[in-house]
Amino acid sequence: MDKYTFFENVFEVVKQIPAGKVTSYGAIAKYLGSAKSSRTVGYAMNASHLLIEKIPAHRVVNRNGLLTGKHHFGENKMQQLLENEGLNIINDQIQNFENHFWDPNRELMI
DNA sequence: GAGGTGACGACCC
DNA sequence: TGGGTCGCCACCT
Repeated sequence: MDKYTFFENVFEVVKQIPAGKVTSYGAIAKYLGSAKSSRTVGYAMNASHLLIEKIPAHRVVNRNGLLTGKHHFGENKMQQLLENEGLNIINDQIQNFENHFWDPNRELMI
């Protein structure tokens, strides 16, 4: 039953990220109880765009606020989407990252 | 069934 | 300070 894998759990969290906010792979992993599983979170994002559901994978970046996944999402597509949500990106890096950071551990607190 | 890989992160020299 | 290594979970060969 409720055999929600780490993988699927990631999607549930990512889908809850409000527009104009971003989070990190590690934050999601930590929220799910496996802080060291950030790699798996990234892998989930890779598969997310294959899903029917809309997963705002562009709102998930690494801990530096760097758009490391842009190559998979679309070179300028990812940055375009983020800028469209009011974020300022320079050199593939989100400016004021902390100010736009959405921490599931703090916002969801389940 | 076993080994290698990956949109990361933390630790160790 | 910076480069190298391990860990974690799921997928592919």
